[in-house]
Parts: sequence; C-alpha cells; structure tokens
Amino acid sequence: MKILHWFREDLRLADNPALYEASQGNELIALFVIPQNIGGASKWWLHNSLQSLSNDLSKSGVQLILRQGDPISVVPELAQEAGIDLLTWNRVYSPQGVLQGSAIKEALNGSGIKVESFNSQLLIEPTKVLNKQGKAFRVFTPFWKHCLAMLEPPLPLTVPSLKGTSFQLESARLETLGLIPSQPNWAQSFDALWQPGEQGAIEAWRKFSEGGINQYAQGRDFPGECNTSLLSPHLTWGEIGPNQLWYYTQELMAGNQLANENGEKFLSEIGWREFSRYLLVHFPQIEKSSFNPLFDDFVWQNKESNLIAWQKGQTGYPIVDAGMRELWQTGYMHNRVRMITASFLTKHLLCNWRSGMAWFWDTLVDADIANNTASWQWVAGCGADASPYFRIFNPILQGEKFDGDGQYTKRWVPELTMLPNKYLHKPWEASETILKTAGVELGTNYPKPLVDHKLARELALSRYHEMKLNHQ
DNA sequence: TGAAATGTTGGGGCG
DNA sequence: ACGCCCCAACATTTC
Repeated sequence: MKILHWFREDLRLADNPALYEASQGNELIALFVIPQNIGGASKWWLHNSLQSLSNDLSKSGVQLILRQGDPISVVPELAQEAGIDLLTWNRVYSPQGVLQGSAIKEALNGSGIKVESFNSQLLIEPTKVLNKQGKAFRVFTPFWKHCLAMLEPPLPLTVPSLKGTSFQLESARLETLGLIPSQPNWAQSFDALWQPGEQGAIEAWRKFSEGGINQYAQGRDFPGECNTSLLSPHLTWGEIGPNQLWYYTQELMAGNQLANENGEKFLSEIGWREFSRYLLVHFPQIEKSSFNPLFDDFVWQNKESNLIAWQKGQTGYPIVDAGMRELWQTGYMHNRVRMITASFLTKHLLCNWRSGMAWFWDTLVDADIANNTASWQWVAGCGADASPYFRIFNPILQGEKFDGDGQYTKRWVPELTMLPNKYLHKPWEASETILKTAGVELGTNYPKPLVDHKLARELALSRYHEMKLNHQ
C-alpha cells in the first residue's frame, strides 16, 4: 500500500497519529506544502524545523517532498501523480486549515484514494466539548473543568518505523524558498537561542521539567527568572504535542517529583492554548472581528508614530520597551510582558488590537492564529472571557511588582542599567542629579514617556464609555 | 491573569 | 482613664 502523509502543523515523528497510521503501509511519501501567509520570524523557525524533520525522515530512507502553492490543489495533484492508496494528515483548526481539509477530501471523493485525518494538536476535539445547553463554552474556567473531567489522553505513540518509496517526485529545495532572511540577516542571533525541530522540542521539555516547572505556579510571572517552558514555538509547529506534555507532567506528579500545584498550573496553560483553538473552531469570525460586537464601535486613535514607538521599544515606559525589544531581538516575549505591552498599546496608546496582533504575527517565532487572536482580544477587552476593558495595567506598578530588581528590564534596556531600582520603572520621577549620575538623559538617550499614565487611563476609560453610550 | 477610589477599622499618640 | 485625631492597613466598590 502506497501512502501519502501530508505534514502540516505536526512536524514530529513521535506521538504523531496520522504518521503512525501512514507507517502501516509499505511505501511512504512525506509532503509539506510551504504556507504563503506566515510572518518573518515564523518563516525562520519553519525553515529550520523542516530541515530537522527532513533529516530525521531521511534516516529512514524517506524523502520530505516540499511543494509550493495552495494545498487545496497541490495535495490532490500530488496524490494522483504518485498513485497513492491512502492520504493521511493531522487536523489544523484555523478556518483556513479546516477549509483545506474539507476541500481536499471533496477533491479526492470518488478518486479511489482514501483519506484519513487525525488529531495531533489538541487534548480534546473541540466539537466534543459543550456545556449543558449543548453550546460552546465562552469562559475558560468552566471549559477547562469540563475538559479535566473527561480527559483520558492515550499513551503517546512511539516513533513508527518508516519505509520510503523509490517513486521519484519533484521537490522544491528548502534553501531556495527564501524562508530565512539574508540581507539583513536579522535572525543571526536566533541560532544561539533556539533549536527548532523535534529534538529541540524534547530538549526544551527536558530543561523545563528539570528546572522551571518546579517553581511554575509562582515563578512564571517573573520575566527575569527562567521559569517558563519556552515550548510555545515547538508547539506551534507540532514538534511536540499537548498529549505528550500532559502525559509527562502527570507522570512527574504521580511519582511525587513535581508538586501538583505547579504541574496543574502548567497544564492549565496548555489548557489556554486548547481554549483558543476551541474558540476559533466554534467562533471562526474572531480571526477578523471582535468576539464582543460592541467593540466594532470603539473609536481607536491609531496614531502611526505611537505604533512605531511601541514596535521599536521606545515608549519611555521601561517594562514595555524591554518587552518589545526582547521580541525584536529573540522572536519571543515573556507572557507577563506580552500582557503588559498589549494592554499598553490598546489602552494607553489607543491603537487597534489588530495592529498589535499583526506585529506579533510577524515577529514572534511562536506566532499562532488561534493564540494570537484570542489573546489580543482578551487583553483588549473585546474577547471571550476577556479582562473587562477597564482593567488597565499600570506599567509602572507591573514593572515594580514583577521585575522589582530590574533583572529583565535592564537586560533589554541597557541604557537604564545604572538607574537605582526605585526609579527604574519611572525614570521621569528621578531628580536631575540621579539621572545624570546614571548617565540617563531623558529625551536623548532614553525617551520621555509617550503618554502620561493617569491621563491615558482616563482617556481610555472615557472612550470605553462613549462606545457603550453610542451602542444604546 | 488590575488599579484606583472610597470606606472601615483599630492601634497609638496626645491633650 | 478617656475621647479625639491621625493614619496605616485592610476591605469594598468602582472604573
């Protein structure tokens, strides 16, 4: 039996249900179709992840075929060309991913080629989780409680033994696809920070499971400490799956090697990832428009120069600037700081959450449609289970609370290294003498604050009330 | 998975 | 000893 496995967001060999099924045949063809609409940082990641997958496959004599174009035509064409008996893939839950799946199934209907799809990237299929009224959950906590009660993840599947084919198929060359930047090569420093691919994902889990997870419940909020998993980009491309993480974490807790408090907190973060995909399946419109339609009437300011200052990490609020610079230099930002910077853009600068989402989409190595839309809408106050709009983060207090010693802020905003911690998150309150001693000249080598916190907060609140009034 | 404004309480200084 | 005021600490509500 000749089988084609179409790799999508499942770039791994272990615990890969569709690949496992495909390995039952005696001739395997592996395909990946290069997506056209992903951000710059994601492209860098994908390039390296494909390289890794391709290496792993070739050890079993399987060549990874790369093709460009719309999968809706590319996949059926290749299926016919190769004369396969069965096509397998793991489902993708974005509107585009769902559409691709159904269109390809339809295209091959009646062709004699069987099609089977599997779940590799969620603990539970979204359509199987409904409340008592038979409707989709809109709030995380009841959703996750419901999931926990019904969860029985299977043992992770082992790496299957694969048998390639001698059938010759044309493949694009990875090096010529332009996925990695050349001039300028802004990703130069990424190589030392990240190890895309399945081995890198396993290594990231190992490091986390021996370190940060043991302080996860409290420690995850402090961006200067290394307590988060850094697994997000690996999860985005399915180099590791939630099923594996669930199983590994439960094993640690069962063996008393991990406090329940920490393990459960980590799994609930996996739950948030699950929830954002779930929302996108049940409410696909949130990819483009507000979950809460009230916000269609919100009057944004959308001042271009403010957006640019935010992107560059030049807002004059140190914790915000630190986050935006971490993002630019590493393709990643600590979760606490993502909330602070996103709140600042939407509330202090009154820029539409879509403009922030677009920036994150282009710069994050873990860019993911579901997480990106759900999280931005959550922060902006228009999303499911959103923080109410009037919950406005105070960037000074957040900085003092979560980076009181300045470890994080000073790393990314080195021009403030000499500033005493008392003023680190509000340098404009320091005296001339203190600033001078620290070598800080506001407006020259570090910006003055773009907006006044108190005024900006009041303006945002009044815009919010106007929106509600206009809607009545 | 906030923060600010407002309200309440209780200990201690002091006449 | 007592009442009064101050204000920190905590609680509640409001945005």
